[in-house]
Amino acid sequence: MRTSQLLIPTLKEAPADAEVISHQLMLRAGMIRKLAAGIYSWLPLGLRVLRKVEGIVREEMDRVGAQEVLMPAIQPAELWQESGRWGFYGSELLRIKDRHQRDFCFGPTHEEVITDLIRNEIRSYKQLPATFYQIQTKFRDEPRPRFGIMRAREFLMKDAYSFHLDQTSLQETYDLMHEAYTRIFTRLGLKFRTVYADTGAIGGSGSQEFHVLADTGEDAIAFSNASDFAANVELAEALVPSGKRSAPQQTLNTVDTPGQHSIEDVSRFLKLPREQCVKTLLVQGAKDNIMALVLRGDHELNMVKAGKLTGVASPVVFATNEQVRAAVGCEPGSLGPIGLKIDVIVDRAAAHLADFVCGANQDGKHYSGVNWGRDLAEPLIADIRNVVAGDPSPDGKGTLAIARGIEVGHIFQLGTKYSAAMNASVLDQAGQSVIMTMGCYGIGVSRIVAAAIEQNHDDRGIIWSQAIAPFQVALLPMNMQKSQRVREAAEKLYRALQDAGIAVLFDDRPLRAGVMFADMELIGIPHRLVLGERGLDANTIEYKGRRDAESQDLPLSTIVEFIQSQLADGSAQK
RNA sequence: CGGGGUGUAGCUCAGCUUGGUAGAGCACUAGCUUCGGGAGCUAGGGGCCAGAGGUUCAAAUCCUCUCAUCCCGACCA
Repeated sequence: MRTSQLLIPTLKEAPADAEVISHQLMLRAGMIRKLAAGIYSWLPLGLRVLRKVEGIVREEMDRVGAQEVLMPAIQPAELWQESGRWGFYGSELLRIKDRHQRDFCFGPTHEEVITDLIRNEIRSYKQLPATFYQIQTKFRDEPRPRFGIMRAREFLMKDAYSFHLDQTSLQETYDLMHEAYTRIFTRLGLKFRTVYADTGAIGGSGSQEFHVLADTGEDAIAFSNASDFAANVELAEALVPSGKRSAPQQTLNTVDTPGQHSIEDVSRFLKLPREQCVKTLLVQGAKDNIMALVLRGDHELNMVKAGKLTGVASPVVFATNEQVRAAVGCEPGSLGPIGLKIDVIVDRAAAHLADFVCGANQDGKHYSGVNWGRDLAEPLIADIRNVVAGDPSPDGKGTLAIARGIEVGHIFQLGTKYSAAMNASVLDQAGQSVIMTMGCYGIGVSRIVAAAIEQNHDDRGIIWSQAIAPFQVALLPMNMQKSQRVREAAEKLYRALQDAGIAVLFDDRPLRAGVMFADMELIGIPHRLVLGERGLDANTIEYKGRRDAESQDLPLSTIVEFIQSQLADGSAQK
């Protein structure tokens, strides 16, 4: 491809509303343009990358025997009412009406459609297991689209659905998909981790997420330094502290803490470490009541864990200041578990404390030297906090570290959630009707493009891995407009590279060298060839890999072979 | 949804406090010079100052409302 025939509207400066590096670089490299919040056009260069990602995903899906289909983006409300999600999914579901005022939605996911399709087409256990996938545009009316393509409302997703007679069969396909996903992200040249995850709105039982590791990731992942264990922080279990709780040493005291509200304030005021304080959070109970959750001062409430407790409203909703005053009689900054008339649930770590500090349920007062079982009853204990770095790994091996990740894939064992609601069944060997068991498997295809950039860039621009680069080689002729020799040599080399099947971008624009260099580095082409008078005199050409510090002069006669060997090298990051 | 910010040329931004002919750099067009790291000079083109009301002789500027958009929190590929 010639740059003169390709729209590459590069920018020197990033638009002010682009915050993260991948968003900035995709705009600057001329890959995408925004149409509305969370809705983007893909320009030629961006689309080439997107298609590369798609291609790898498609190959690996086909390889594990999944069959490609394409389902409608627009779906009738009836299916969603049947599954129960028309009401449940909320405003993230973009609802539309047709000319007859019938309700439709723009599909955010396709469990309903595929289940409807399969219940009509598959009748016998002999046709199972079967897996179907599509690569298709989804729309989720995100409460807060951000970071460009990373969290868009309209985005490209690969979604696959598998159907089984029983759980054993589902597990086999699930494992196969796990392997396929691992191959996909490996081939894409990404550093990633598989983590255990919450199932969220999709529902079902087991589920794992695939995260690309990047500091700008929106998710926190906990993983062991001594085993394969990795889990979303939402889900990672905080173990019961080892050893016995210390015996009380201090007596219960009331201390004046005027104006000290946060744990930060109180620990500084009393010159005590934060982990010697507890914080008490009031939340809505399951039935129109208020409950208290107690955590160690240095720990954070895990909303997912708390929401799963019986008695606590799900999702977790904090009590308002008015409700706190009504229930306890003081401001939220002075709450404590002693003497509360409401149900109290205490985190494992907080329950392990002795001689701790807590609010006295009076403004400006705290208790010190507090001990469970002496100053107040032994508590009801649960795991309700986020794990932190240094916690023991839940699998008993090593300690946890926390990293940030971008979720690019998610696999679920759905069980019969949709098939039962929509009565999708087959006849088994005995002629009995059996509800099919299902799995579903998603990959954020467009998000991968952004994630790859987050993980691979420098101050000059994007650094594509060979697997998804829009072009493998950039061919830059120096001063071609003036030099007949350079022009002829460049045209000849361009043809030779093309004949060798190499995706080459020939910069034939009448531009100064600096502009070409800057553009090609910005758009991240892995290999660069510079052809000039100087080199022609010596029969050499300059080569530089995108990550190389220095360029090298190579014999012109063998350059095609050299590039081929670089591409075959497999170290995709060259 | 709650909280905060921003809307002026394709992009980055000045101008607004103190109303009085709409600006700069980059990008774009033409010419000359330059030509291996985002060139220089000259001459151009391009704006309903987000929109709608108001105040005023006069509004980008002051007031009100609306819309868009971004950031921080509860959700997700």
